[in-house]
Amino acid sequence: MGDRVARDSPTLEDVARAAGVSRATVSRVINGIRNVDPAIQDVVRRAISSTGYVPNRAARSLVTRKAGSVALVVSGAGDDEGGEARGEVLGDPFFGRIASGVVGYLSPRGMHPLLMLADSAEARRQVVAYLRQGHADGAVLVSTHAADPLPAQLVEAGLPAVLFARPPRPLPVSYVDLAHRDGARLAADHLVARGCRRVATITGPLDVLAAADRLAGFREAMARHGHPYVPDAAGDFTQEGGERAMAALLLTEPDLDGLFAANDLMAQGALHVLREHGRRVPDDVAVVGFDDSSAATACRPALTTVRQPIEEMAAEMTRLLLDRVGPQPGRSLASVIFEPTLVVRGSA
Amino acid sequence: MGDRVARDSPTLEDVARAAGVSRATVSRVINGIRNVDPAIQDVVRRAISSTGYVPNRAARSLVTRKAGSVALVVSGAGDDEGGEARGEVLGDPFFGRIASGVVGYLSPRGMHPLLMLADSAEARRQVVAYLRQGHADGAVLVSTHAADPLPAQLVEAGLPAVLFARPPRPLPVSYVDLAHRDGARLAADHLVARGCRRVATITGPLDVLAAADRLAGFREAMARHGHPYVPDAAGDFTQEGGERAMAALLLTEPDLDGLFAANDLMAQGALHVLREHGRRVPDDVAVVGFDDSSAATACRPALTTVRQPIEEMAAEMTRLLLDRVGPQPGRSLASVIFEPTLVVRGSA
DNA sequence: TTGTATGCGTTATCAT
DNA sequence: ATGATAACGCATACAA
Repeated sequence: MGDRVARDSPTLEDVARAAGVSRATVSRVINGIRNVDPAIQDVVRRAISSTGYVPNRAARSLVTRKAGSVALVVSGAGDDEGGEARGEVLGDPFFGRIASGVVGYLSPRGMHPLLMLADSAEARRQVVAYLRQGHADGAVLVSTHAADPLPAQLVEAGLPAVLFARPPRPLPVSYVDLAHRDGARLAADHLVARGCRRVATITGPLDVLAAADRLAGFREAMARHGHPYVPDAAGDFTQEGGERAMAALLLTEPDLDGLFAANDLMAQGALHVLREHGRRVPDDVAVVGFDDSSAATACRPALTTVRQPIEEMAAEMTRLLLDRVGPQPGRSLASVIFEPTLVVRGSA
Repeated sequence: MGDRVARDSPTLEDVARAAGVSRATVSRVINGIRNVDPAIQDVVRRAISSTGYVPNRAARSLVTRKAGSVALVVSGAGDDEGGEARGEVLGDPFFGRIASGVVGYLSPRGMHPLLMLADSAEARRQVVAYLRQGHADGAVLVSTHAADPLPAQLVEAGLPAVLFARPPRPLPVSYVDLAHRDGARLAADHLVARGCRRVATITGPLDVLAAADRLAGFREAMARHGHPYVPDAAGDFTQEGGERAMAALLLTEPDLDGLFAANDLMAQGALHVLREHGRRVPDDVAVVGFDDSSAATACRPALTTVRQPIEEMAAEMTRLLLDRVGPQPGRSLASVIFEPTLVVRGSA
């Protein structure tokens, strides 16, 4: 036993021996438990750095029954497609901002998210199984489509989860969301204040709550401004969808002078079509988008848009999740609604 | 002992009892070890599903000494900045494609990457420590800036890693890369074949190998076509950088009729400036980008560009990594170079 | 082919 | 305040 060969990685035992104390004491120092003699703490700390010790995650979480990490789950489209669609889901500028917010909150706390994509029934099964194996203590979930069964599946499996956006059907989970109606009102107010008289809107897929709320909020605000009728065309939150919708709108409302697109991607598409049709933006038609995504600044003119503070929302999601799975697991649910702001650029 | 209270999660022992066999046998069935009676396999499998058993990751990796997961590390800018810069790193369309490729390879194998951002000296320390704790068996690393110390740090720590792009200084690691010079040649050939006579280029930051190679390759090919002189302006791979470079080029080469931008973002910026200056694309000036990123299709006209198969490259990185850390860990290093292709759209 | 027994590195419960 | 010691759930060497 004495001639122990050099192991790849030092263990608690090694540190204890080097410090001349017991494993238990070293463990206490590492976990910041008080009731430990300051002098001994020092000796232990020195031994730790001299041995180059790092705790073994597996051993630790075997006994604590906690993984000490969380998952970032992106729940994509239906359950039929393959790689192409995946590229689109993660390629969405929206995803980068979510990831950024989550990482931004976790990183200073020495944690890192597990990235999972649930874009098919099979993938969803896998995600649930993976989490149940204890790879992560909970999940931050962002669904890109309505009627995603995953939130309910996670809840049913007893896995702590926090959603981005209120679930279509009530569910005992925490979530963060945006005051979409207020955001749409901001857009309406701005267009009206600018002097627009014939305003139309391009909507998102109306089965998505956010899209429906943005439309409702826009309608409400326009009505208050004395514009009870607001022509609309349905888009699908993509640039191509925005182009199609804009083309349709130009046919039925050739003299429109203001447009509210339910997201920036569609606004960008609309910009292209307007230009092709010889309409100047913002002089002939003022355009307001939604999200303040990277597309907003990539456009010419840059988009005036309703800013959704995605990074902060994602950080808050993470905070809520850690509240549920942390040292003192709270069982409370919470929903936090963020207020949008208007970012004025060149398009309106 | 008989009155064991119902635990939250069934263990191997529970399954063994239900199946009337020993833990070892159940373990064998789960891990697909042969030498197990088919009839018994069946009984065990039934017991597994009836108990709802899922293996405990911590216990398993404690004994196997493998995490069974890998990290996707994005190594961002210097070591000074905070959240803003992080948003930019992960918000880059490039990142989404990398993530997509990694997830695409891992997901069918029941694995999911740990997402880590190393954008400061402190963050890099953390990343290394985290990996050393055994949270992941290795890392797929994409550095966005030259002279990133992380690759060397990982190697030194004995952590298996695969890089995106050849490291500036030789390092015993595997990597995937693109034949940048060939890509630039594709662009040159296309512009010349199109009839361009006065061609300029916007380069990336030349301390980045890829940027230098693209410039060198472009110069070489143009020289072969009888154009020994190619004016250039330095960009920084951002849209704004592209705008500045284009403006500068327009000053010194007002009659240029062809442009090669070292990436799509800069090409997009160039497009805007060209339009502002009344130049029509592609009629007056033909523009070729590089990457085939989402920006390429968002532009009007859409960009003709050199496609970099990022998703496949990322998948290959992951494959190489799994080769090193899998069941039979190979110790071999490898580098795989991908060939770019030209995607012709409206801009040239 | 199957079962028994041991150890992986920690934390936590006891004594002391 | 510190030190023994018992789990935690699994894989595997060895015995049968």
